Amino acid sequence: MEQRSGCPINAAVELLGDRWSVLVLRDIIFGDRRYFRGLLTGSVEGIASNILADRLVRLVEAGILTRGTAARGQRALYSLTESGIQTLPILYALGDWGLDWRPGDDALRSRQQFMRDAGPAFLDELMDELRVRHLGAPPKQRRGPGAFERLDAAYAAERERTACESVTGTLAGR
Amino acid sequence: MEQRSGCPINAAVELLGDRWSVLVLRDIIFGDRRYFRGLLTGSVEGIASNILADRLVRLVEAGILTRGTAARGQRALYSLTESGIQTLPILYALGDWGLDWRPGDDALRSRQQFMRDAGPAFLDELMDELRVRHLGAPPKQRRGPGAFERLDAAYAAERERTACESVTGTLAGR
DNA sequence: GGTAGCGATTGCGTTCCGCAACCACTATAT
DNA sequence: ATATAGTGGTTGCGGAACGCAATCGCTACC
Repeated sequence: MEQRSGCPINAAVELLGDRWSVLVLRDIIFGDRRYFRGLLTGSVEGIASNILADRLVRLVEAGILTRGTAARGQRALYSLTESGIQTLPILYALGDWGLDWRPGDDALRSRQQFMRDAGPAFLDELMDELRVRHLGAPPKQRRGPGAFERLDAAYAAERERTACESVTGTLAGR
Repeated sequence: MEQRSGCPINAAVELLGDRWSVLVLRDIIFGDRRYFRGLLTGSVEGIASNILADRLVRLVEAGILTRGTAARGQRALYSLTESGIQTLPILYALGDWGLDWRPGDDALRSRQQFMRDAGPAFLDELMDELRVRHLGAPPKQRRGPGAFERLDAAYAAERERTACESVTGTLAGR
């Protein structure tokens, strides 16, 4: 990749400035999808397989991901590097903006809302857990459920709630 | 623009996920370039005029910018809306990541370094000044130079320093 | 030896990018 | 009046990237 300028913002845009790279990272980080198939079939936006393959190669080349050694026909585990883990604030900033200024699905928005309410320290907590998952760091001692556990619980609860509402709405609409 | 999903991150990516939109915002915000010509000729990365025109239209349509009423042949002033001002944390997050994980020019990196050192409250200060510049908000009373003034001074000082070094380096290299 | 799952790859049409030239208009100077 | 510089774009075109569907070569399982 030829660099267009030495600006740090441009440097990030050159790598992540397309319609899919960030979404792939999102699914790896928040969805814990670490295999090609999971990323492909679990994609809400419906990424094509060649695009996914291309982005994974580029992210590995950029040092954001590592690919577990796997021969053809075997599952290859993708892991975040430290630089990949530190893209989390970028994802957060994008989602935070989208939450305020773009329409969207309530259930999906609840995850972003939960992070916002939890405050900036929560991001560090998430990144610590990613280091455990992806880099084999020793888990930190804590009481209660982990950060991702709480985040997923909030998302599941909201999905439950909206599902109920959709039913009652259907009933009321009769 | 058709929405691929209701995810807030995706919503932001749909608008800003290309190779130029973020850089245009960067030049408007940090470079205070508010006219077509300034954005075109001042672009470090060398944006083409048709791409710039297209991105300005899209950003205006998305409600991130407003275009001052100007007939053909007259200067049209572009202003940030509140939603445009609030993209600043996204730019910051991108630059912060680029500063750590990508090579770059020292002078351009110094601006990002300054913001990082100044802490998160500095971002709010910058956004307040943008509201004065772009939305006509009343300037806040403060002592000393403004946030952008300090930021530009840091950038100028670093450019001066590296220019000196380049001269001494040239002399030493003879 | 058939089936399912794995990570891709190929072909092909569409869209986007990037470059250069050009346009219509205004303002200013001569 | 005419020339010149400056304004925000527009057009044409070749090449690159994107996006979709189908397919591939491989492994594991039974």
